[in-house]
Amino acid sequence: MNLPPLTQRFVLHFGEMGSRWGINRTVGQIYALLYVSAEPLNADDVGEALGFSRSNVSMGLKELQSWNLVRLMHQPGDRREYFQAPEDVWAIFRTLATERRKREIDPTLSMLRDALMEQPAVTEDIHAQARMKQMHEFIERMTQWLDDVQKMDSATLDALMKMGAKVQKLLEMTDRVKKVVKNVSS
Amino acid sequence: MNLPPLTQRFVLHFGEMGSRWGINRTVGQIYALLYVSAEPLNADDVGEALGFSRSNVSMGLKELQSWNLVRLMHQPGDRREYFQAPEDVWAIFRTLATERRKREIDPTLSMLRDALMEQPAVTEDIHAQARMKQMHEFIERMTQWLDDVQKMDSATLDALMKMGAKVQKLLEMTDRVKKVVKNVSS
DNA sequence: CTATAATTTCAGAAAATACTGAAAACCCAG
DNA sequence: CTGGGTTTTCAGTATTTTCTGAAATTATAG
Repeated sequence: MNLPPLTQRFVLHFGEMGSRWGINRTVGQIYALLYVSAEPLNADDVGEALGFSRSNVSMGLKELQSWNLVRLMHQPGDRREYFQAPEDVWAIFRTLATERRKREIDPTLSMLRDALMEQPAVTEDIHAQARMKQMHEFIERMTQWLDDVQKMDSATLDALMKMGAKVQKLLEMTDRVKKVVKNVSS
Repeated sequence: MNLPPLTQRFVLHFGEMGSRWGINRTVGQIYALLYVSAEPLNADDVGEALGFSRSNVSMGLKELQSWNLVRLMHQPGDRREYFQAPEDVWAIFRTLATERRKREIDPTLSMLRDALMEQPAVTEDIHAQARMKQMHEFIERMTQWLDDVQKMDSATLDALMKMGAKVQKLLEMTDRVKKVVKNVSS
């Protein structure tokens, strides 16, 4: 690996963190490299920059594509495939949220739904099912909210973020507002 | 493993999902079992119920404790340690958010902070640093927001969730509200 | 169609992770 | 203290995951 110092630190860090994020070192490093690169890179570029075998790079890129985290493109007059990571961090976040949900939440939701349809036969299962119901309701609410949020545009989300805790006060205000709004024909 | 049917399904599912969630099968199953159990369980109960060696259970429980996902307690007149999973799903979510952030986000934040203090030496690193800045700002904003949200109580959070997309309309209203509120000495 | 460039697949090697049993350490009642 | 019940540690083994090189497949320029 022969990268400029800042890039190298970033790439190595993503490699290390990969395991905690549920991806492997290779995939983490490849993504990091694409993220900081000014230009799209082809598989050979990546392999050479990171010291991975060509086949390993191929698999890593395939996984990143399955996560929708990289875009595939072509340079005129060059048969090789070039990859780049989208720039907009909000968009990246949305993608991650969508994909992680698909892989880490939805299967559980569906298992819970099934389990809640059953008639528990023994005492332990009655309690277990009640617990599953609590979990199911929580996840449903959470994902429904995420759906709503995903539909907002980046500007609105930015505004929401910036408000942070103030939203609470806004909420407390809501009741008053409703009454008030009536009185001022807007 | 000899568990009632619903419990078993839940436990096996959490075992399978474990790998996607960054924990191993054992830990996933142990947590699932504790989550659905009406009574606290000791390590032998767990090992017998799931068919794991005593030492494996010990390690799994230790990991769950390090995640703050289980509570340790004692039964009067019994020297063994009993474990249970907290019931409140919101509390569980908060714990998960806190711990995952500590492990998956904070190290990255600190690496980015360091990298942003450096003076890039080559062209590639200038661009790389700019990209890191974008990522850093995004994560900072995100975590700051999470901090704010974590401070709210469950009721407020519930309200926020239920509102979902309507928050956007509320935001659009805000400007008008500010003017209005002045006019009605509340 | 052919030749060659580019990518993917896949079997097996290498590395990392999970799991076990045995031994050590810990803890508390007597 | 001491002894037995309980938990933890750890070295070795089993399992899973990652990674590679070679071969197969795919794509395209000529």
